[in-house]
Amino acid sequence: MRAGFRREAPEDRRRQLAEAALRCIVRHGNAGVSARQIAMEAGVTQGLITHHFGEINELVAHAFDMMSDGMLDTVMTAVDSALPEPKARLEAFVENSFSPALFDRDVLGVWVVFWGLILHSPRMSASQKGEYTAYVVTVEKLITDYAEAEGCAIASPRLAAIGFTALMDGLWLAWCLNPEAFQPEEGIRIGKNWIEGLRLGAFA
Amino acid sequence: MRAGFRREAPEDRRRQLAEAALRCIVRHGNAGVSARQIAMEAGVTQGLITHHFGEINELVAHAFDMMSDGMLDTVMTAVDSALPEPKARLEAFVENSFSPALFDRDVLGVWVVFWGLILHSPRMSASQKGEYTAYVVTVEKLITDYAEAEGCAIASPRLAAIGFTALMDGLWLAWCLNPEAFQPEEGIRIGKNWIEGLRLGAFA
DNA sequence: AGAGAAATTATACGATCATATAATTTCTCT
DNA sequence: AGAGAAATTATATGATCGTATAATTTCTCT
Repeated sequence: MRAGFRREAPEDRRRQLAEAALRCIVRHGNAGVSARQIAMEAGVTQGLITHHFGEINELVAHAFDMMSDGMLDTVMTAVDSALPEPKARLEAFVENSFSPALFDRDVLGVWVVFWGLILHSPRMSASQKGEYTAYVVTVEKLITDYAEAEGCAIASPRLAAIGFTALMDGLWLAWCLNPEAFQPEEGIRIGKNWIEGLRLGAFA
Repeated sequence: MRAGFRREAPEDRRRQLAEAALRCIVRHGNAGVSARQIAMEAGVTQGLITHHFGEINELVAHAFDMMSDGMLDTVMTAVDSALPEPKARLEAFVENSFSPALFDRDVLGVWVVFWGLILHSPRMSASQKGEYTAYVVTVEKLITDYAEAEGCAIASPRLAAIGFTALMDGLWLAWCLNPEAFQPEEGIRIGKNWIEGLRLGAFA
């Protein structure tokens, strides 16, 4: 006897499959990017991936977009619930970037897989360009608001935002690869020191 | 008729295989980590990998150690051929980190594969800990020399070195993933702005 | 109720994977 | 020169890979 199955709306199924893919990637890294494994994790058969995504790379790209949007939302929701002063918002950004929800080896593990794909897949690269731009623009706004409130000059807010983003990503990477390297609180301290450099005019 | 083969010293063969592995990883990313592909690239048969390394992960770890040492050597050789003043040395470090030899998509592609393995393999993680520590210690020396020469206070040279390293790695990552994001010269500018923040007392 | 569309399963195919084992070749040493 | 050790090849095995195709089930709509 054949087992029955539930029929679901395409958007729901696509989300379920993407979430299953993320769990597989967390568990096995690059080796987790496998149509068979993902389908089993989602409790469906492999054919469903072909049906909804065509090729598996499209499924992974969808998971990337979902996760990318989710992470920026998470940190910005926290920023928006902080005090409205620009300094408080910028510091909330730092503190939340180092919160356990994001400063997490499993999360980085997923991103490392994405990075590898971005370098070799035009489809993934296209997604990344959009996500990165959105991220930097958001950071730039936080920085210019802060600079205006503190009355400090910034020659290129864009470069400051790129640098600050790079610092946060680099700390995330370094800590996840080797959590013994420094404490999360030390990461927050480094981020705030960077802000202090900005205030002192390092980017003027 | 069987093709003849040359017999080589184990160290030579191990190096050849590691170099072939790096070329395969550059070409195909994670998919390049394959005993068959690497053996073919090196012009030998797969059995040789088993013979010299046992399992393929050990070969990749060997390639990681080789490349890691080589990159630090490359940049420090350039630093040592700069003017002896601490400021010139630190700036030479920045400028050389953004030179085409290191600021390169192919190079990052190899590292992304390594990062993925570090997160899932104790063997690779052990190598990474050592390489990272060596890197940060080197950077810390450059920074403390600079701080002494400029007469600026640094509360924790270790944290400053971790932050500076993270900034450079983050810029490397961001640019390689999306070379349109900023120009290499802009990366140098960001690095030097960080140094200026240090001088102004952001880390005091 | 029942027909048609779409979601889902079932199955098959050829390629590639890592690794083990045994046969063979090369080189060194005496 | 020739024997032995080690490097290397040759070959086999079973697992997993992505994807295509056809059969089947579910659900909606009239």
